[in-house]
Amino acid sequence: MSDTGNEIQSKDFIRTIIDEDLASGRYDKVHTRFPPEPNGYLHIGHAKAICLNFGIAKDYNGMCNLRMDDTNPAKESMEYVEAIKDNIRWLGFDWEDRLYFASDNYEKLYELAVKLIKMGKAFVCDLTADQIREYRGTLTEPGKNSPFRERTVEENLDLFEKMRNGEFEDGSRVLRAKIDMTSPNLNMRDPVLYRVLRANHYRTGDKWKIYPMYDWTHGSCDSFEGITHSICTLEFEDHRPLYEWFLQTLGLYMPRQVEFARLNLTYTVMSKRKLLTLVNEKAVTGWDDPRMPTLSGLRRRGFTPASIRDFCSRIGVSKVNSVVDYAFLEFCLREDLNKTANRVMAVLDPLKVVIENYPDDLVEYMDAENNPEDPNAGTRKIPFTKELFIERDDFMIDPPKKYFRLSPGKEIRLKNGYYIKCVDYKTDADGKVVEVICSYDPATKGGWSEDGRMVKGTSHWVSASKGIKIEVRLYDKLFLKPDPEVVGENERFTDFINPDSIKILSDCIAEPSLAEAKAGDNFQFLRQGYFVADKDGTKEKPVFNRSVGLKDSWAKTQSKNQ
RNA sequence: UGUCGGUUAGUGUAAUGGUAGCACCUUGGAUUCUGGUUCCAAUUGCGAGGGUUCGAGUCCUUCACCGACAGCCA
Repeated sequence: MSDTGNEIQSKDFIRTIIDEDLASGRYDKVHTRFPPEPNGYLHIGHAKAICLNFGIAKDYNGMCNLRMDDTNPAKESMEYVEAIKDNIRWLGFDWEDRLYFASDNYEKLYELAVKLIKMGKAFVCDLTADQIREYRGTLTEPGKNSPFRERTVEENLDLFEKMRNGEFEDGSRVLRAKIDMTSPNLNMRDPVLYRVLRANHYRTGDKWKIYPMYDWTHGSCDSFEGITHSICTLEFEDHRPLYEWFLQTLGLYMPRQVEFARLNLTYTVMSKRKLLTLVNEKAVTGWDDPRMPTLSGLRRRGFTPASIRDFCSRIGVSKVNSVVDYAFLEFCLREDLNKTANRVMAVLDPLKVVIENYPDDLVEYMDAENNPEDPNAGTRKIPFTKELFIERDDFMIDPPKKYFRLSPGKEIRLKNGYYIKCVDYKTDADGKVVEVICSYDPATKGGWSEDGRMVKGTSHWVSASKGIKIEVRLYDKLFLKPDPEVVGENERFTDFINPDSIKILSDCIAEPSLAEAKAGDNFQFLRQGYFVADKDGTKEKPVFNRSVGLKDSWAKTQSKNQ
């Protein structure tokens, strides 16, 4: 997408291929498709594929279909179909009326298989799964022909029909293409087209007793839909000869398959199987847990569609296996939210401040800019009172050098409020500071002094009497290890889950305007980070998730000095 | 002892055979009513050898290393 208008992207290798295909006349249009299997939720890796397929269609004035690659009844469901559609729409893409299901083509696929049998190019095989594996040979040794390979066309036709009719046990027979058991490419060693599986399919119910395999189905569907460029991930590179064999043998229209490297991110896992494990083992609260790399999770974490699209465009496309820094994803979010998120003030770890020379019952409504990066964002009023809360981190009795915040005798600015100077403080029996007593300078209203007096520090604050209570959920990386997928002997990726990936702060105070926040609203909590209103919140107790912290150079210098 | 694909700063990604760039990260500095933003600057790179060429990241060649593939999953 070029909705930020400033992407200067050199052409990736896929677009270069498309240019060539268009120039040579191999194709006269561009038609892509995004073909998920509805057996899990979409993740950021799928977003890369979605942006690629829909993005290419848009760039070339073509179309992109959405197709459910549903050929395995055991794992698929309507819940996933709906979630997938919802996620893609949210990301900002539109398949218009072109939502297809591989399962809608089962009959057509069956007829094509019959045709293959009649051509003598497919046969019913009675070998068990184990035997098929044995006959297949190994990576370095050729396989050998199935004893059932030379059945007559008539017998194959009869057997295949009986498979369809449910006359055989699950797994007892398969239909196989007759290609070459000595091929160095294992995919060409008489691959299975159909297996007997008398399972209930989420769309076709119990109509089918046999189900087609991926290779057989995928290319055919691409062909039916008139796809020009079938873009898929690297692991299908070895399948391309088979993809082409099917279409060529049947004399069907042939799209061009192009493979690219899937996305990997540091500190996260990116396979549906592993994500399912996290959900099933309750390591997270669900597919939309804000720590999940799923689109639903990222959405709830506060990621915007624009930030994810931007990320996908910036990481580029290539055939090199690579791992992108999680920090890069965070950068893209900050980049977007800095321009779009309204600033508000919330105190996560409240410390009471009493301004001794401020009138007891006075409430002043101070003007505050909603977003300094966006002149159109407007302003709002924030109540200022004698008793306030500031961040506990913003006060120190005995501060180190270069500490610009509040400490005894020091003056700071309260953002959009007044300059205040610390005159005293109170501690409890343990020596913990419980209250800071300050004086304010009435001439600095709005946070500005006419006399040119400079203050080095500026703090955010919330009125003690007018502020509202909120719950804040601080999220961190789900895994401690940059590469949790790399495990040793006797290790599981779940061994590396970060026990502190969520910290719940239930006594935070925020300015009153936050009571109006709706789930999904993004904010910048001044000086702290970007937060998003969560669906768990109520009017009485809004809940906010931290999407990503602000860059914190002070924290950095501090940790360096330790 | 197989087939296919790959190798450019820490990370990701560019470069009709013609000065190896960009972004993130990191580090300095300037600006700032957010220790944010913005701006400036710096460090760090063509897997190795040989060849062709006036000139090679790019072409040829040898080698090394990495990844995928032996589901009736996709």
